[in-house]
Parts: sequence; structure tokens; C-alpha cells
Amino acid sequence: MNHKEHLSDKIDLEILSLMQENSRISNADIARVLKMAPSAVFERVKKLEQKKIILQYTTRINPAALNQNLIAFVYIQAYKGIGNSNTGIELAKIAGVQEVHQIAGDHCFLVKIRTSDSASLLEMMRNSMSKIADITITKTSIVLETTKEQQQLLIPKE
Amino acid sequence: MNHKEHLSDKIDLEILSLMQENSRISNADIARVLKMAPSAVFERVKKLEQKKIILQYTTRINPAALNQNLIAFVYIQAYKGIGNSNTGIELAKIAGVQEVHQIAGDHCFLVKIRTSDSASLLEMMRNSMSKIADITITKTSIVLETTKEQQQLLIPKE
DNA sequence: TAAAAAAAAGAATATTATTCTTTAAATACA
DNA sequence: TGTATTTAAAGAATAATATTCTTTTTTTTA
Repeated sequence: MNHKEHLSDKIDLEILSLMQENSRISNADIARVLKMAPSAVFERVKKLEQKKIILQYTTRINPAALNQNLIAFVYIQAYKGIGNSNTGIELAKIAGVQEVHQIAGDHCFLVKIRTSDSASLLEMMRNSMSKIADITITKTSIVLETTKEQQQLLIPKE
Repeated sequence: MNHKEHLSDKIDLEILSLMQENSRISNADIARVLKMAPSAVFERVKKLEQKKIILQYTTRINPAALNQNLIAFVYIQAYKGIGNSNTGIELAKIAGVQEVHQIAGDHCFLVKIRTSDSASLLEMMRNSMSKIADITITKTSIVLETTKEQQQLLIPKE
């Protein structure tokens, strides 16, 4: 039997929903919303952590405050076999690379990069990415404006 | 003078770094790491919130636990003028759309979608996206494997 | 250099987290 | 169907933290 990720019940989903919106909400406040004892909430949260349903509590920081206003998406073609996950791992190591996805179809990775400006992007492509063997950058899309950017999941009502 | 986003000093950066890794860290623990009083940490955190440098405290949830294993990137061409931001706003409203970026070059949006499976993706494209006037889906990339996916920013040491 | 402002420290209290014990509910199963 | 077993919740007690306020120190500025 799988001890890891069990489908959560309604109360767990409500807890996840509250915590996804505000991870610093107190157990006491969750308990008030759900009308149960704080100790019960505490135990459920611990279990969600143990089961790796909760992966991390994190803080969203304004990128402008840290001078990281440029987003780019880069398509990268890899000439190694499909089974080879090493290219993705190497790409993931590069500072500023936020996402690395292997894409269906054309042996491609899609990489999301966040950095300060186009000069810095160019430097990353020249210094870090070009060091990885057997890849070619096939297309680079620079973001002009971001309308929405979130990782939050849709949590079903029950 | 800009009251909103001031470049943070070294202590603020350390606080941001700790909180980005774990937003539930206590002020007391931050204070211990930085060797200062908890009340001072408390005040700095409040200021970072007020200045909108801290945008949100959130919880990363395992997508598998909520049956949301499929990621897709969709390129969408918009036939309206560049000044028109409405298309992006409409795309952002769709449930499951996590990111909407306007891309330099070809009047395009790049949209990141997270959903349960390809059937659900198809349904989104048919039911929600096709309702938006003046757009064409030019390319859809389905993700086979994600090596890295994070929004965390690189925080400079000082 | 003195005055003013900002940041930190320290102390006191309100609120929470956390642990442990008891009770209730759900489940298994003979 | 009833009983044993497990699981979840409640309740109570204490340890730890958040939060406020006052005082002190540091920094800024004029």
C-alpha cells in the first residue's frame, strides 16, 4: 500500500487551501475557520508534511525589489537520446533557471529564465548554457509583460 | 521619492532568503541566526510586507496529491493591437492557467497551463480558450518531464 | 556637532505551538 | 452484530513565540 500520497479528505483540502493562500496562518486561525481544535489541525498539518503533500512553505518576493525583471523562455534542442536526463539536470543547475521541462515531440527542453536584464540573459546563454554539450538554442522568447504568474494549484471543494 | 520598493540592505536580504526557503520560520529563529532581537526582526518583516517586497506567504503542494500532473505551454497569437491587454486578462481568468506572458516579436502570448490530464487540457482549449475572440493557438507543447520548477529568486549575498 | 529620525534592544503580556491524556468515531473482523 | 483495534478529535497544561511598548543606541542630516 502506498504510504506517500493519499488523496486528501475535505478537511485536508480546506487546510491546504488556506495554507496555499497564506502559509503563515496560525493553526489556531485554521481551527477557528474549520471549527475544530487547534491540536487536531496541528496533527493534520504534520501528516500532510510527512506524506509530502505539503512540499514547502515559501515566500513570494517582488522580483522588482531584487532587480530581476526579465523573464525569458528558451527552447533547447538536445541531440542525445531521449533516455538521457543529464542535459535537463545540467540546465537546472544554472543560476537563474527557474524551470526545465522536457517537451513532447522534438527532443526539446523548454527553460524558463529569470534575470535582471537582457545583458545578463545574454551572458547566461554565452557562459553557462553554451557549456552544455550537445544542445542548441532553437528559440528564445523574451517576455514583455506578465499578466499572471502563479504556481498555486486549483484545490477542489471536496 | 519612491515609497514602495526600496533596495533592501544586507539584513533584509538575509531575512528574505530565510523566509523564501521556509516562510514558517519563526521570528525568534531568524533572530537567532542573525544574532539580533526578535522584536527587531518582527519590525523588519512588517516593513517588507508594507513595502510590498514580500508579496505572499504560500505553500507548495505536491501536484500529484491533487491529481494535477499535466503541464502544457501554449503559444497563442492575438490579432488585436499590441496595446490591447484584454486578451491577456481573459486568458488569466481561465482556471488552470498559471502564467500568461506577452512575448516580444510576434504578437504572441505564452501561457502555462496545469491540469490533470490531456483530456482536461483539450477541454480547456475547446471550452475556455476558444471563447476568447481574435486568438489562435499556434503551438502547444506538452511536458513529459519536469526537471526543475521553482519561482524562488536568487538573492544576492549583500 | 547637535537635533531629529530610524533601528535595535529589552521587558512585559497576549497568543500560539506543541505535547500528552482522554474521549469519541470509524473500521476491521470473527 | 458486537467487540477489538485503529484513527481522529478534543481538552488541558506548558513551552515557545508574537506583538506591543518603552528605552537605548545608532545613523542621518542640517
